[in-house]
Amino acid sequence: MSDALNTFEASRAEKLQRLKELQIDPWGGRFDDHRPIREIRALDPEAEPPHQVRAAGRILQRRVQGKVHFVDIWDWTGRIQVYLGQKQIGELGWKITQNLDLGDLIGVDGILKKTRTGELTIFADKLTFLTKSLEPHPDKWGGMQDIEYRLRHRYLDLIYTPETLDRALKRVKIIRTIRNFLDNEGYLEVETPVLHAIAGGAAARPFVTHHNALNIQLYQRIALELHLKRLLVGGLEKVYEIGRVFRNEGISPKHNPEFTMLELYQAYGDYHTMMDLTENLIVAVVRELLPDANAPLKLPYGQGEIDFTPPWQRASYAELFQQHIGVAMDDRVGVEQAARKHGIVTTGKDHDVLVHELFEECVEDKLQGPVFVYDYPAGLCPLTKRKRDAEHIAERFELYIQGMELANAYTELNDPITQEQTFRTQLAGLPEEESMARMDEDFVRALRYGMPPAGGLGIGIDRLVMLLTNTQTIRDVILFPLLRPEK
RNA sequence: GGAGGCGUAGCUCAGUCGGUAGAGCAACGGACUUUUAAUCCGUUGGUCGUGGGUUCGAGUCCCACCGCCUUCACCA
Repeated sequence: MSDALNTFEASRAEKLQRLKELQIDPWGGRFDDHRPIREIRALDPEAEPPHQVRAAGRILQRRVQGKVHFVDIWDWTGRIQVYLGQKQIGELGWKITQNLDLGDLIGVDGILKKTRTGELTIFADKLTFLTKSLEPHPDKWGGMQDIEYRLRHRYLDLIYTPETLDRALKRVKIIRTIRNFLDNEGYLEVETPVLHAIAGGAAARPFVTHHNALNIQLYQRIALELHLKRLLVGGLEKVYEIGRVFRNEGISPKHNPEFTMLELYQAYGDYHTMMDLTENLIVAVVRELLPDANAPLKLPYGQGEIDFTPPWQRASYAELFQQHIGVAMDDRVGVEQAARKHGIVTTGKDHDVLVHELFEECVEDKLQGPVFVYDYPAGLCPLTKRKRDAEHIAERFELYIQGMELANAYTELNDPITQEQTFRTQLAGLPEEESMARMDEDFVRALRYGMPPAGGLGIGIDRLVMLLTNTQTIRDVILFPLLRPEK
């Protein structure tokens, strides 16, 4: 602790003590019937008699003018000026006023009028102290600039960086819209386990944990897929879950170790069903974020904007491959040559692995979208049904927007015999932890009882929120992203 | 993991060629009953990320480490 901090703390602690001496509880208590500041701001300041209002909020600014203090208080709906005059506020109120600091929480009762400079103001006749802030708050003008400081003090970031609160509120709105949409479509929201004995449904390294009483190793889920499909077997024809998944991998502007996935499954559908659904779902969400129903379906992103006007482009994996790489994806010799040209190590790698490495290298960034890329090399898709007339192609699509994979969908593989084989097939060129060749016998057994043919869809909610709120880093759409602990 | 950048007061930031550590806001004292980043007068506040090294002298140069950011790798 530096001396400076001690000075700040001492000053605030001293005021805390003075409040106690005034018989004021510096930690406040119940304060009923205060109105959101946004509502108060909507009232008519010219009304006769003036509106009597009660507000509660945090002091963000103060202008002291002798026997009058002007303080700006803030709540999560807005900010308003409060006039605290020595005569108007009463003897005790004036003593409290002497001991206010920036960052304290107060409640005020008073009338709503404009000052002579036209500022909407609560002229307080009663001041209720609600909570002391013992720490100094960020600069009232400079705000918070240091990224690490913002992340480690997200509670302050919500107060002092308006965009942070705005994104948090939009995220809630986006997820609520998704739920409303799916509920209206007849989907059932379910909850499946987070702790898995086998971390299946995706290719990712899991977090490992341990259950003491059973003395077994458990994994935190890396996907929702396999349990939701078990529910299809159980006759729940349309199910979804919005849940947290955990992947023990790198952190980047597009990756957080825990993130939120939407997965949904529809019996008797296929990947084309899912394409239509995805488009309708996201368009519904975009509409909720637009100012009015007639606004064009466009949202700003980075330097440009994203046009969500349907119908979205639909392009096959093979045609994009041909277009951007210049060879057919089933041309084994051509693919190998192209891979080497791009510096990709080819020895010992499966053809489908090479194809996809090339695709990621040369095509993904260019997919500004929204564009549905469909019909993937089957080797990469062990949970996907193969095309009836082309065994090497899987009925899968991914939705790309701004070069980001946003959604991933299949016609689900419901053939237990093929499923068992693909679980056992270790693709050459993929390290074990990246492989989906993890046998889940219980899941295969479920398929053996008969899973209806189905379409399934996964959407990365965090990335969707990024795209819809013009946010460049996943850490700003997650309130508390993972940080290295302070020592 | 590789490469590059950054780390100075509570917050936001300067700090030139290596020569006594700076500003605004905040805080403290004073004036002020309609201010708007209020103003005015005065004051306090520093392990310059940490540890070494070079030097008469290091915030500044060198090395190592820590943290953050960017980028690459990784993330089917």
